[in-house]
This record gives sequence, structure tokens and C-alpha cells, in this order.
Amino acid sequence: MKYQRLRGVKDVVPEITPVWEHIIIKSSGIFKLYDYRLIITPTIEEIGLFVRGIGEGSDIVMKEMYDFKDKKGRHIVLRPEGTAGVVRAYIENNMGPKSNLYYLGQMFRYERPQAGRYREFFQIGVEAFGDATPYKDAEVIRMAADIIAAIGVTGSVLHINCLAAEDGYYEKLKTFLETKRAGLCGDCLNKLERAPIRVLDCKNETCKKAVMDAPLITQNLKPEAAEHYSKVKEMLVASYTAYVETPTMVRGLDYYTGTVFEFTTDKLGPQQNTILAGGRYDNLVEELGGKKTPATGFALGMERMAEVLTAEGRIIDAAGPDVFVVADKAYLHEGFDLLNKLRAQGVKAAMSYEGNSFKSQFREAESKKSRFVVIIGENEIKTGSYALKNMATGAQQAMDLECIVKEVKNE
RNA sequence: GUAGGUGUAGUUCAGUUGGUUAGAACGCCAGGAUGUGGCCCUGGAGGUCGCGGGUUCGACUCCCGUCACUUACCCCA
Repeated sequence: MKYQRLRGVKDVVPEITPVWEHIIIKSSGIFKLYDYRLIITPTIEEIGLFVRGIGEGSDIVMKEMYDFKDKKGRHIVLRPEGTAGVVRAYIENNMGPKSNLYYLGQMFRYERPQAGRYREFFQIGVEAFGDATPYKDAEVIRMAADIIAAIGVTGSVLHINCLAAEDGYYEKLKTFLETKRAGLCGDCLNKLERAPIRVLDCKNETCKKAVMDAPLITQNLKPEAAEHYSKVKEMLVASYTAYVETPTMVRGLDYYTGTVFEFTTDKLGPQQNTILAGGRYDNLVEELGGKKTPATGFALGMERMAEVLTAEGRIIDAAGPDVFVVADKAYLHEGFDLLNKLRAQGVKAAMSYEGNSFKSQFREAESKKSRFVVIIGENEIKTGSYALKNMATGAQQAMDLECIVKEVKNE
């Protein structure tokens, strides 16, 4: 019986994992720099957390949750995103009141798989609790930009918006859109009730024309939010963070209350061009049973980030061994002995134990991209030394273990 | 959930109007005077043609179903 992976999931094979390691290492470095600490929360949570946290009406909750009943009949979901679980942990562990956290791990959404979209995917994110100032918004955005830069993605664009609309804005927008009904496409008529701001973002030319004079959210913010938001923009400029204000940008999760942002790329398809996204959510902690605590955060999508790197031609390879030990069939014992001595001295070493022909062993060394080969055969045993060959130059000479270690580490 | 496309070797794909032992390239393995890799040459292994059913003397090829993959919509990372 041959099994195959489930729908919408993938194996991240060793050809790809170096890219993932690169992204994890680079982003972790930035988190440390900003004094954020790692938190690991469970993959499973009770369903209520997300229904309450993300919003009952959101697509994620309505149709994309990977849920099941456990043996005691508890209704459980594989987390569809990271924030709700971290907020739950923040409250439950009495952390705080100011906590700067980052996390990483798999998320699950039961959707139709598509380019850049999987049922199980990997996110790296941060959540910063207890700071309501615009500086914090700017810090988090600046940190995101630093991560993207550290990873080596170029040409991404930062979009920002603020979702703290003053009371009545949505009504005002809907009323305006009603007057333009005739010029809107079917999709937009659908969105009109559910997510009116999205109508402003339609690619359809006639829709674009119809909504040209629509009231923008950025022109209709709560007064204190407007002040906060303009300070955020000021601090972005002050920290040399280029941004584009995009008043049509909304987020898929209902909990955002203020500044929101997205980094997009043109290297992937238009529908999966968001590589990192986040924003401020000042009500969620209270909503989930904690004290009222301001918070802001973001998450980046590992798969998309990795695909962007690949699309940009960045080649991130795992390094091969420093030394590959080639031993004659009669001297496998000596070869194994040398292998262990090399490793004990911190030299990355590999060997084939089958005692195949030298040609075959050399081919293996080549395919592993080994920098050096050490040969143990008749001659070496007789003279009591080893032959070290540099695979790049082809140069080869006899030497003892000490010299080998020195030579290999010197390069 | 809706709509399209595709399932043939490890991978990317050929396969003529249905007809005998299903091919190529790359990859893999082995060999090519001298214990020595990459390039080149020779040879070899590897496929129940996604699965099930139907039509037919005969199906990789036609029909139905199913599963999977893929693209777009919706939405999102």
C-alpha cells in the first residue's frame, strides 16, 4: 500500500529546508534585536477562542476551520492563525502587562488549495501587548521591514491604512455605494453589505469609475485615531520606512481596530502577493476575557516568503560536508575511525560504508558537494598518512590528521 | 462552495484516425588502461499508462464514475 500526503499539505524536503532555516534564523535575529521573546502555544485550541477572537462572520470561522471532536466530545480546531492563541496564553499565564512576543508554527485552514495557498502553512509572527502608543505601531512595522530586508527580499511594498473609522462611516459609505449600484459588478453588489470597503478595491474598470468619489476611511477616522495614525506615519518617515497609504486595504480578521499594514510583492501571483501582514487590535484581549490591553502584531507567511526568494533567484543551498572519507574496502575500519576523529574536532564529515570503488565514492563526494576528500587505501596505510584532495582545485597531498584539520578549517 | 485544465519511468514530457515487446531527455546505478569526482562515451535498472467500471476482437488512446494535482473566482499568509 502506497500512501500519499493529504490534500493541501506538503513535505518540505531538504532541497527547500535551507530556505526555511534561513528565514527562521534571520527573523529570529531581528526579534532578539528588538527584545521580543519566543512563545510556543498549542496547535489545538477550543473552537470558541477563534469564533470569539476572529469574528463569527469571517470566512475563516464560517468555512475554513479545520475542526473535529476529540474522544470526550470537545469541539477542537487546528489553529487557523496565531494571534488568538497567543492572546489566550498571554491572559492565562498572567503575562504582562507589557509583553513583546514572537511565535512560529503551523496554521491550518480548510480551503481549496491553490498557488501559494495551503491547508497547512507556516507562519512567523509577533504580538506586542500593553503599548498603545503610535511608536509601538511604528516599531512593529519597522521590525517587519527589517525582517524582510534581513531575509533578503527586495522590492516589497508596504501598504498602510487605519481601520478606526468614526461612527457612521460605514453607513455613509454604503449610502454612497447604493447610489452607484448601476455601475457595480455582481461581486461588488455582494460585498456591499458584508465588506463595503472592498468594493473600493475592485479591479473592474466600471467599478473603479463608479467609486471614484467614494468617502475614504482615512478621511473619516475618529479624531483621536486620526491623530494617532498621523503620528504613526510621522514615525515611519523618521525611521526611513517607505510606505504607501492604501485606504482600500482591509484585513480578513475582524479584530483589527487601528493601524493595519501589509507588505506585498509583485513576484507572486496577484492573489497571493501578501507576504506579511498585521495591525493593531486593542479590544481582543478584553474580548477574550483579559483586562483591556492594547496590542499590535503581524504574521509572515513562510511558504510565500520562500517562494519570493526563489522567484528572485536567491539560491540558498545547504553546505556540503567539509570532508568526505574515501576508504578502500579493506580499510573501512580505519576510515570509520578517521571519520569520528574528524567529527570530534568539529569537522563536518561524511563517508560511505559500502566499500564501493573509489570512482563510486568520489562520485558520492561530488554529489554531496564535499569540499575535500580524504583517501585511505593501500598507499596511505603503508606510509601511515592520509591523502587530502581539494575538490575545487584538484590538488592532492599526503598529510596527517592534524594537518588535515588545519587545512580544512583554514579555508 | 463555483468554473476550467491535467493525471504515461524518480522528474519533465512524447505516444500518430483504438492495433503486437509504451519511448526520449534529465536523474539514478555500473563500466570506460593507471586506486580519483565534475565533461564525454557505453551499458543497465526503473512504468499493472492515477483508480474503478463500460464500449470493443482489441483501450495509454473512446465513454462514465472516482480520487489526486493544478489554475481562476471567493477569501487569505
